[in-house]
Amino acid sequence: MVGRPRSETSRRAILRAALDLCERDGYQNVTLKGIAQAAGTGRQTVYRWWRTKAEVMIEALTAFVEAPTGSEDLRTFLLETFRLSGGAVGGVIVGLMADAQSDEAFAVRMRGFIDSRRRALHAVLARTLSADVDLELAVDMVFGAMWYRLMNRHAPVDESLADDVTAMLARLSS
Amino acid sequence: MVGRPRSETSRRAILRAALDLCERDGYQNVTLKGIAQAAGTGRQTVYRWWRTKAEVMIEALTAFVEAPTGSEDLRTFLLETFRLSGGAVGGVIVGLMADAQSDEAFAVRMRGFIDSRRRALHAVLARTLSADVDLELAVDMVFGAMWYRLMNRHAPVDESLADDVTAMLARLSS
Amino acid sequence: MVGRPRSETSRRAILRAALDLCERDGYQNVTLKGIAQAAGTGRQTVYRWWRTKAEVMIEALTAFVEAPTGSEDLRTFLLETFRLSGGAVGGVIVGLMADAQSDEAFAVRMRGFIDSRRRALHAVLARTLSADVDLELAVDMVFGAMWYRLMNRHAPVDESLADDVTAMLARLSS
Amino acid sequence: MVGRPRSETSRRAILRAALDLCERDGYQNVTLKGIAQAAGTGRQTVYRWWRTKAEVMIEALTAFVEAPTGSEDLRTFLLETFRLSGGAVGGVIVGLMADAQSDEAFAVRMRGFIDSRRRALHAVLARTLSADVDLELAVDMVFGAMWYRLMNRHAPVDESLADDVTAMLARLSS
DNA sequence: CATTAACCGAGACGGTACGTCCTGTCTTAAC
DNA sequence: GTTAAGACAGGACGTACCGTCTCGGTTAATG
Repeated sequence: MVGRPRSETSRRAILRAALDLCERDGYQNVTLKGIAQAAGTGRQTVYRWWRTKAEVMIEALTAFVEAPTGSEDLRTFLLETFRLSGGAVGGVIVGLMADAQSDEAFAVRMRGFIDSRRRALHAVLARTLSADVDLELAVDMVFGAMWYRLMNRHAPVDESLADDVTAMLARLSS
Repeated sequence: MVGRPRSETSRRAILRAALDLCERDGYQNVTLKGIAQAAGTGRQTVYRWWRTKAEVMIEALTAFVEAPTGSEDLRTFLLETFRLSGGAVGGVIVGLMADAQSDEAFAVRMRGFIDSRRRALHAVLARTLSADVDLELAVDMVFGAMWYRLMNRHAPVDESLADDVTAMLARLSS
Repeated sequence: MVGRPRSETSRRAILRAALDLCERDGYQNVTLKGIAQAAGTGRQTVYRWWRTKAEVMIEALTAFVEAPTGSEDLRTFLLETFRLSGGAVGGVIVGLMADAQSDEAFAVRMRGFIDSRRRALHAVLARTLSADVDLELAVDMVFGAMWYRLMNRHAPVDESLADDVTAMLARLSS
Repeated sequence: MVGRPRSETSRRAILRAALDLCERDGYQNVTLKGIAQAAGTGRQTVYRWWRTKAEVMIEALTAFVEAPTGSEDLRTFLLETFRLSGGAVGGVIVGLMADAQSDEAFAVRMRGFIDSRRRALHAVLARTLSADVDLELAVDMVFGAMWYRLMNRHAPVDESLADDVTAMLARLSS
């Protein structure tokens, strides 16, 4: 038999509440209880479909945030990427990373999320850099710089970073 | 009057227990209660000297981990740095970063910790790269790559990363 | 149109499961969810026909347990009654009584159940005791002794109780 | 070492709240959560000292309700006993009995509580009835009648019951 | 060398989130 | 229109940790 179908309304309310609370209180201070409450849903409804706060958040990110595809030129790609990672998203993904440290099952899931972004940047760099550059490392350094600034906040992740990184990479192919 | 002096034994037992538990259970799963218990100390003794788990951890890191000074050549510096950040320390600093996201007071403290490492790398790169390279961005990209791998673990932070980064930077000055 | 008729199979399965679970886990630990599951029936099917666990139980009792009629002599009546009230039934009716304490609607229903037994004993005692004995009180004391032992279990509800009560009542008419 | 001593204030507030809520909502509808809340105490403080709602209630009864001693004459003893068992106490002890059905450990504890009352009545009856009456059974029938009425509420537990029981017992010794 | 004040361990305090279970209702497709 | 299935909002369960507090007991510099 079939049973009552899953409520799409509740699902979206939960994902939306997750991001909203994250923006308001910071990832660490968001609780599943709080998400359920804010979404006007029962706590069990959250637990039925997600195991942890991190699972909710990662689905919320994929649901509400569309990533660059890798078909743009380098500077455009970086601009788009950096714009997205500012705001709430940056805080969320840093928190997710922290949770992934102590939950290997989730770390794998997280890696999948990250890899799709890596592949996109990889595609862009493959078209941009000369053939003898270590593309994997280049990806690590570009995204690394972004993450590093997102976390430590010693400098902004903005247009000028996109320019500077583009310029730096240009030197590699000269 | 002066009263009983602080017990150095307890202090060291707490810092030691903090790192040990972190290695065993992961930063997220360590509790102040657990640290006090493992250190054979009262809970209040921890709270008397530190405000949060993060404060304990960051002091534990500075107490037990001596960092490269920046007087070495680039490859040696990176080797030493990457060796340190592997093992337990990597997990700890990622956890600390996560906590810093939602505690600005602690974020400032954390930034101080990070900046000392940045200055050291900056000094090394200043001696290594040609004068027209954006050193700050270079620091971001090198440490960024390290952090990015520490968090996402799609690739190790090891000797070969040190080699590859050294080679990549060499291209910038050619 | 009339639609699908009520499933007698489900009804009996539910009542049977109710008593079985009661015997296995004790009245307090039985849940409507558990009953439905054990009966292989949907949960709504239970709620459609009964309001509460107590309603199910009381119907299960009346469906599967046939009581003495009051046409026997005193000792036989007591023997039969006490035999019935041992086993699972005792536990069930004590649980029902407890539920009745906080649900007056159900308490009324329960009283009807109890009263039928009271009338039967009353009939027997009317034939047995001399005319000037307070029969209502006598019923209270006889059934009371039984209930008291069922609940507190300081002594069994068995043949020797039937004998002793019979003897005690005999003294009242001497 | 010693640690902070138990708070007598909290203990009394919890026991008091337990009885009050019982009187207001009925034993079945009282929750440990509700007791803690009403007592202005943390939930863990209840769990620290009692395993279940039943344990709290039975201690509340012994703390706030002083029982007849058995030194009175029969009618006085019964009056006192029945007066006590009216009101909230009756509902409480019926609920306790129900819980005891599915928790043997607690049933033992409950039996101890009941036995002290039985011994008192036994002492009274020993002075009142002629020597050849089965005292244990007499206790069962007297307390049984009381319990039976408390639970089923087909008749009150009051002064007239005390009179009637006294009269009934008098016939046994004639 | 006694006083004394800050330290220490232990552990209870009021709170809050956890993850689980059950309640009573609702919504499907199947019969 | 009843059925089995199962999701829904809600709320209590018992546990764990938080950060605070209150104990008795322990140091060492001060007076």
